[in-house]
Amino acid sequence: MEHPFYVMVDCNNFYVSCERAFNPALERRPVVVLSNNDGCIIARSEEAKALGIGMAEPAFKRRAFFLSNDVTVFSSNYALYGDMSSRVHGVLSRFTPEIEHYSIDECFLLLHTKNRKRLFSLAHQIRQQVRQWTGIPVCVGIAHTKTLAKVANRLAKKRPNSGGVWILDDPTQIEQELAILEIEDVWGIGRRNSKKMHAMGVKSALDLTQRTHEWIRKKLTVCGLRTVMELQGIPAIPMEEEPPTAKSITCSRSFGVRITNLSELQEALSCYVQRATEKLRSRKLQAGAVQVFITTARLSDDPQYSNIGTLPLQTPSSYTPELQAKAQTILKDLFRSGFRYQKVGVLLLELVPENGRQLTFNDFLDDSNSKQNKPLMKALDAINQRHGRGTLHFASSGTGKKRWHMNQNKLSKRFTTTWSELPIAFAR
DNA sequence: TCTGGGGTCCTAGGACCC
DNA sequence: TCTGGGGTCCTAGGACCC
Repeated sequence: MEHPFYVMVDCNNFYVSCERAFNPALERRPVVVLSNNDGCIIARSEEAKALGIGMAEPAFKRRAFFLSNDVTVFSSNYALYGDMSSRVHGVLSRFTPEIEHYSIDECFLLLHTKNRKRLFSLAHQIRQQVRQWTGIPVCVGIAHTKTLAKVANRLAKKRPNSGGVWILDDPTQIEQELAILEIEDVWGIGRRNSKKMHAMGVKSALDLTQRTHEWIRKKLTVCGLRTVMELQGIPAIPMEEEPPTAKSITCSRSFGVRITNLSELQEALSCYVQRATEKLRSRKLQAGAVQVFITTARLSDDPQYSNIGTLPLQTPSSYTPELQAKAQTILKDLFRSGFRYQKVGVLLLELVPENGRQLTFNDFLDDSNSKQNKPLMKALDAINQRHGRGTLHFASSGTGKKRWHMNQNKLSKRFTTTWSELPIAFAR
């Protein structure tokens, strides 16, 4: 029986392409997008790459370079990128119902055609339609496993003669390509394991496939074994069409400046708990436990301290004040004076669906889940959704100037998610 | 001065029980 | 006082991804 084809569709320089879609003057010019807090470089146009700007470089080291080379710089605008991502997904869904929204800029599709010519033509249609309907350029890589499809996508991007599409299904060609693929460029083999492999003489993807499964299993665990099987053409990583329900929700930010006093940490944490609980409710979930962490700046010469604490809830809840109280209790316990803190964060754990959860005896003792909390949170979320995040917030997140607030000095407009700014061409 | 944020999964080791 | 092995559950830490 024929194996189906895994099709990896990857948006080119996605964040840069999103910015360009609404500002065509940026075409053919060096453009970069910075991480949250304007910390480091996380997306580069081809022109920026050609100037030698590296991935994940700290932005501050390049400030002068940006100016002298006329590089356009953006703070990351996730409201825009997230919305563009779902538009791309929408276009791709028209080609097959078997689609996995793998990451903000990548989708896997499963196609069952055996006709190679037809496959090629479909791949080109995909590119053309996504470009035309969203403004985003993509490359398409096709193979019999997800991991090989990622390799194929890489070739579609790198080989000048690819036309943005690469099918990697011929065993001889697969072997040739794996022989020149550095092990650190294999999907699933990260920095640490690459180093480990190099030390043991495994340098290329092909080297890896020539070790026994037992050896791989022992050195790289079952995850590494799945990767190796996939490189050998045996599907081991299935499609996930339904996004699995979240197991945790995090909100954390690095501060704009270092923070030393508890009260400002409390404000920041309060803000993050509000965001995290909003996310929780929007996904119709409740949390069974709250975790808080704080940390000083890892890369500075300051005295270092970081710590983490967890508190369970009596019964799962999505009621902000209740989770807030737990989080603040943990923070007070973790806080030590005399340190310059860089970051605080909250994790909501043990998530369960808000409906369909078995009621327990505790539910009848616990008034935080009582009927009047739900409408309150619902009203809060509705107002913030309609009038913008943070319109209504808790006093505990502070009313004065927020020194801890992250830097975002180069933010573009939220073109697609603020109705007044929605360009006609993209209205549906 | 300034180096992201949000996720998932696996494993080893300790606690505990029988 | 001496003495065993196996199972489960939990957690911290490490690895990966984009």
